[in-house]
Amino acid sequence: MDFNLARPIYQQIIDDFKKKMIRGELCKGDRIASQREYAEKARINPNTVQRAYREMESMKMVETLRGQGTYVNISEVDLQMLRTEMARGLLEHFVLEMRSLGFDDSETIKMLQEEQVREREVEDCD
Amino acid sequence: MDFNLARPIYQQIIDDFKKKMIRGELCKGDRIASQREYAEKARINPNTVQRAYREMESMKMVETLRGQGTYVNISEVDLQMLRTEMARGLLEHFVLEMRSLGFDDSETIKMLQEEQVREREVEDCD
Amino acid sequence: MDFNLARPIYQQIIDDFKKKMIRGELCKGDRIASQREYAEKARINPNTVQRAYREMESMKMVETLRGQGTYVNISEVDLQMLRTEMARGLLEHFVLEMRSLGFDDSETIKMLQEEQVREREVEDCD
Amino acid sequence: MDFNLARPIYQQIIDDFKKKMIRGELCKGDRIASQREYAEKARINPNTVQRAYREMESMKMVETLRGQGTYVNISEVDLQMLRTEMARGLLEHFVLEMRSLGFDDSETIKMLQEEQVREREVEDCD
DNA sequence: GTGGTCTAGACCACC
DNA sequence: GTGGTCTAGACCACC
Repeated sequence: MDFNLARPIYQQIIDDFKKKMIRGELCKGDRIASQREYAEKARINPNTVQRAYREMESMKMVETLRGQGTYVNISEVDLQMLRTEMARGLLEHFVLEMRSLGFDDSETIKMLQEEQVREREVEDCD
Repeated sequence: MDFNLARPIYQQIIDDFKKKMIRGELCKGDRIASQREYAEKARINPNTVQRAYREMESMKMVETLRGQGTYVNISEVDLQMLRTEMARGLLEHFVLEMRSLGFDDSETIKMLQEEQVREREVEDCD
Repeated sequence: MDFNLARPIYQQIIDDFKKKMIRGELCKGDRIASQREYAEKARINPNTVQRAYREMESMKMVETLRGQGTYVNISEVDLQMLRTEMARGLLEHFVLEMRSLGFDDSETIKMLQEEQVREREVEDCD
Repeated sequence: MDFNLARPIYQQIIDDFKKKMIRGELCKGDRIASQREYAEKARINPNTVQRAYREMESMKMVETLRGQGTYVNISEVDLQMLRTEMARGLLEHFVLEMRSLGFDDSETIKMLQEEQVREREVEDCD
């Protein structure tokens, strides 16, 4: 993983886990890396990882069992909320960026439809 | 400016100028910051800035006059190409991310339309 | 190789490769020296070699495969353009130098013909 | 002046004076820079300049008057010989380079004639 | 002041 | 091993 300097690293760690949960790469009950493992792999300070894990715990995304490890523990409802929240972020960013390039909203819609077709064709080739 | 660790800094500098040119914040003939000025402001090494400026020169985005400075020098045609190219990047990223969150293409279109309305209301408030 | 102080070293490196390609000493697909090898042999800084290689990449003279090396990758058309461009440089330099020595153009032609004969005889001796 | 690393600097100094004499930029009786002046301007070791001047003296290109300076002192005959010698160098280099680019001698002649015409047109524009 | 070249050396990613 | 990025700093040429 690479970290963006613009946002606190612990938040980026949380985002990373959110994405993995939403995509189904991490499911309820899965054990995630220990704080020490994560810190070593990502070459960041263990304290930073600890803060991320603690916040995820308080957000009910994970559950930490003393001496055993940290496990995904998110409810189906919260997962759906996460998904919606991340989509909103994407949508907002996309709308504002396209406008700042000078495309009006209906143009953007049309271009999006074309892109979706294009990406489907790319997939079909694989 | 903050720089993302995931992409080379010199490319992020170039992207920054591309955006400013597309948005009309920088026009043909405008003088941009000297390499040293930019480097000091952004707290990066002058060599990194120079690499960005040099690549922009070879892309015909700017013209560099030794001992004088660096000036925006992009043709209207190239500006349009830049705009299209940046839009394609945004579109592709957006389509793939929404799919990875599990939204199908028609859902995405609908959500986009709703977001555009929402963003318009935000604007109206300002 | 020895480098001339009058021209940047990285340009002289590029010129050297241009000549080798035109003369057929380097063909499409050939691997050229790694940046470190070249730098050690020529006793120059690897960064200087890299700049030359990078520019050759952007001129489509070579293709660079990260972790593998750099390979000649020039089209037949571009090779012909290179050849013409280098010939023009030689011709221009030669014409201007002869004039600055006070030879008029027809004298120069006559002397050239004589020189060609002389060089042919030298060759025949070898 | 810039010096080429491939040849001894003192020889390059001599070549420089030869050219200036042939072109008439330096005439019999003209005073040339003192050794110290030359060394400072060119940022080279005074000993190197001294060697060049000594050799020019022995070639009868200049005359040194103790306590007064060094003066051009070349005979008309020697000037002509110099001129011929430099032309031969140019011719040889040109013939060999064009051949190494794969042009045969008659092609070279034709291209030279075209270049002479082109350079005349450039001159006329000025 | 401006940009241009080069070195030395660190650290990274890919193979 | 390969190439890629970045810093620090020297020195140059042009204005």
